[in-house]
Amino acid sequence: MTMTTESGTKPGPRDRFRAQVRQEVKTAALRQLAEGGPEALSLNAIAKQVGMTGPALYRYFANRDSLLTELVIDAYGDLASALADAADKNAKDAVVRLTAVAHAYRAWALAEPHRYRLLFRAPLAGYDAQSTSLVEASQPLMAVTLEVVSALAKPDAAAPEGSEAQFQKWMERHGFEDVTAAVAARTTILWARLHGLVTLEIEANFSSMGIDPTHLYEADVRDFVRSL
Amino acid sequence: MTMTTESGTKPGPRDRFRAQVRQEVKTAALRQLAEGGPEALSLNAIAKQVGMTGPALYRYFANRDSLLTELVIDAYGDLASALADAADKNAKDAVVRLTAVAHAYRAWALAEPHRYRLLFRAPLAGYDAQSTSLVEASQPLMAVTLEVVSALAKPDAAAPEGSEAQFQKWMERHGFEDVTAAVAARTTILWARLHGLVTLEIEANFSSMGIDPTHLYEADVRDFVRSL
DNA sequence: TGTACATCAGTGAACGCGCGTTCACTGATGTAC
DNA sequence: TGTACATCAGTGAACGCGCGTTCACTGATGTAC
Repeated sequence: MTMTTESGTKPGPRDRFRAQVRQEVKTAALRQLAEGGPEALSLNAIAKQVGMTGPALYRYFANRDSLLTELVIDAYGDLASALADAADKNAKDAVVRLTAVAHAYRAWALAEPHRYRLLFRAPLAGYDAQSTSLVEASQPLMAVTLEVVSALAKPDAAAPEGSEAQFQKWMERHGFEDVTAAVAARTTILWARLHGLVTLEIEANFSSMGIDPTHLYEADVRDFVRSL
Repeated sequence: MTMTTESGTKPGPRDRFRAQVRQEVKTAALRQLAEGGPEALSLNAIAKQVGMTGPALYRYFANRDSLLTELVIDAYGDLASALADAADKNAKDAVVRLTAVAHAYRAWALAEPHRYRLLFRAPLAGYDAQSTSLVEASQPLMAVTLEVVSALAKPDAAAPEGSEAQFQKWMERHGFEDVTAAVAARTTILWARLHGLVTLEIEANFSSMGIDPTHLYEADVRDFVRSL
């Protein structure tokens, strides 16, 4: 069974075909995640949607978990570039930039709640926690958010007492040696705040209250900027 | 099939037995939720744990969803009283009170992450969204948090522009006519912030970063109080 | 206090279903001579 | 340009499993006389 394209070989027509089918399978998987419940990701159902039988998928993915992992990696990439786009389009003012990124974060999550869940929910069932490939995949996302907060943080700011070393190490481990622990801590707080609002919104808590949380996001981001 | 105790009849020995077994079933269900994955709640497995066969459970619960709903209702109650306890033990200073409640919130979620998920995750699979019994069950939880924030809010504070009416209505619908829209909005923000940190912590995001979020909670709650 | 009867907890077999995954196989497709 | 062969996509049957739920039933338990 040939799982990956041999390195060094030029991609032939068969490789192009493989790549295309792989993409179709992923698309079908996402569609199913979107429609079906939380983890209604069934290989047989995906296969049917693509017009194949279940076992045929094993030509393209080693197993269910591999497929899932790829979806997670893709989602990390997409979210990161959505945020990067928002940052680029608002390059002048740092506050405007941060606000734009925060709103892009929410917008992405609302547009693709199932993918957002895929990213930040716990390892579903017997899923390997933090493989190296997943850590790598989260790098660009971290880069954008850290950068946006960096631009606004006061140079004399400090991380919460007792956690400086932890944040320092975290940054070093991911190759962000130039980011201070204070910035890392504030970025984490921003992330947590956005994540809180986003998950409540995604899980339909606000709609059941009859509340449009848009104003809450705005107020919370304003608070955050003020607290820097 | 007699599902509920007839109203008006005094509870006989059989009723007491029923109540006890129902409790054992719930306990087994929680244990399974805690150990097993997210939604590994299997009726057959629960029955086995209690020492019965699967179909016997139908003497005590109409079906899987009813059991789940009861677990949710219980969880609402437990969380609410954990917060109320924290508030009572710190009755003097309003800031101390709010801080204590916030930490109790985190503590409860960490102690019982599976029950926390049960409360705030989306309706799992084909679950009836917001039944009236669930809305009722969330009442005490709202009461505690609203009260704690009320004590600290400045009388001239306003809700974010454009959402006053929504918060007002929300409060009225739940019988909190004396709570202002501003307090409701601030309480929601507090909730969202705590929820963000808690879910990240529960889903193991902080541990994978090598960070103890305790200091983040403290800093965030301090920020919140300052912003009132 | 003793007996007769209704209630009801729990069983075991069966229902239909879907799951991920393996295996031996067929038939089309690209490649090398 | 034409033929022979190796590659590989996809099939269909099967594996063993677990799920929620129904049904007819047995046997113990509480209750009424």
